[in-house]
Amino acid sequence: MREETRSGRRKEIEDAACRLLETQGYAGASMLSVAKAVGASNETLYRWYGDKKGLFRAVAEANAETVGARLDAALAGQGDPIAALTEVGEPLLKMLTGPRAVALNRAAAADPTGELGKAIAEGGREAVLPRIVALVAAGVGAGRLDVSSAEAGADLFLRLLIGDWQVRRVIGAMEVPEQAAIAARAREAMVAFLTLCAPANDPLTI
Amino acid sequence: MREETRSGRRKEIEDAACRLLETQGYAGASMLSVAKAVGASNETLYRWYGDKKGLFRAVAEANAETVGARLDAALAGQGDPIAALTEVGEPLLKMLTGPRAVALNRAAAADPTGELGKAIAEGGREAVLPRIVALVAAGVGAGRLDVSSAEAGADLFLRLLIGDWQVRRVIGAMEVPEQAAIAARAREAMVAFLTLCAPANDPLTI
DNA sequence: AAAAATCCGTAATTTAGGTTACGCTTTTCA
DNA sequence: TGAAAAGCGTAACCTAAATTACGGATTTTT
Repeated sequence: MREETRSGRRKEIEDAACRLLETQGYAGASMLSVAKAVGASNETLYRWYGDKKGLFRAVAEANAETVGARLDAALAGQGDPIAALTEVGEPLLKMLTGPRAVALNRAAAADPTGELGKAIAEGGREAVLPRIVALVAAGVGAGRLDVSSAEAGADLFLRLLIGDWQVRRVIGAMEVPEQAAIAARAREAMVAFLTLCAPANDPLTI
Repeated sequence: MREETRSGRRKEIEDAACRLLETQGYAGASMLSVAKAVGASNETLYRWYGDKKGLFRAVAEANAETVGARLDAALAGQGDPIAALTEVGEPLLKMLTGPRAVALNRAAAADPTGELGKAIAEGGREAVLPRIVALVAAGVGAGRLDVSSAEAGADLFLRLLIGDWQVRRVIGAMEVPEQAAIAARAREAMVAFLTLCAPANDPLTI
């Protein structure tokens, strides 16, 4: 199989695996069900991915690239860091509480070895945080934000934005939030963030 | 078996189940391993709890009572709501990121029916939030806090305190935080909370 | 005290899925 | 073009655990 055919085939397989993960959970997404979903054989899946965990690690890694790309798209054309932060909250929150992210996090929670957790963390916090840190740093550089470090500022932004929505989604204690709720949360988080971090405030050690 | 003997026996079983949950995860905590751990038989466990999920639902419910009791103990003797809020952050964060809470949340994440999630939510947010809401309401009543609602204020407090620590613990992307880190986080969250919610500030719609 | 109910220890039943194997077909490579 | 490699469809192998069953022992009830 040529590399580009194989690459497309791999994407088909990984997409099917992800869909099954969302609908059946990790335990229910058997290798055989993935194989049948794309007209592949078990042997091919094992040859290409090694084992079940290998397949879902690949799914997580592909997702990490997608998250990064989507964030970059949301930030494209935003020269002003504060405007960019204001803009990015809603799509970010929507991604993190959406079915795919939740399914991946549930798989990580169900994996006692911790391997999936590491792969999934790359598509979660590790894909998100550096971009937010960069925006906060740019805001500091422009005199628009006053924080003890860009990292601490970014962390605060994410806490205000996400809170416990993600964990409640993962444990099944919360349904998919509506778009209006996501938008309201993003707005409110940004207001709180600026109240805490804009220079006009008392110097607050954040 | 008399009721008090049975009640004690049940506690033994549930404690053993919880320990196995912490060390082996939900999939690894088989009914047979629980039975062996307390010298009971499978038949007794099935008779008393119906099925595996029933056993772990009972574990979650027992834990819910424990969380509430521990919070009340941490709040005992605190007449001043702001002092109480200041005092409760650290023990709360320690509980929520500790091995038991994490193990229970992981079990919930692994359960596709959502039943464990519901039971566990009772010991999590649903045990915690009303107590924080009451404290915030008392702070408002004493003119010490200015928020749009006690619920919104309590929610903000928890976001600042917990952030994504819980979900990162659940997916295996974070180790148990050290006591010093927990204490620092609780302090910083309280400072941010008061900055946002103390009446001296601009009226902020939180 | 005797009967009934329950518990223990063990094994049997059932099911499911991870993984490997195999014959045939298709694709790739020399 | 022919040989080798890889992929498909299917089945076999293996393991583990959820659940039920059973005989004997213990506890509870009458």
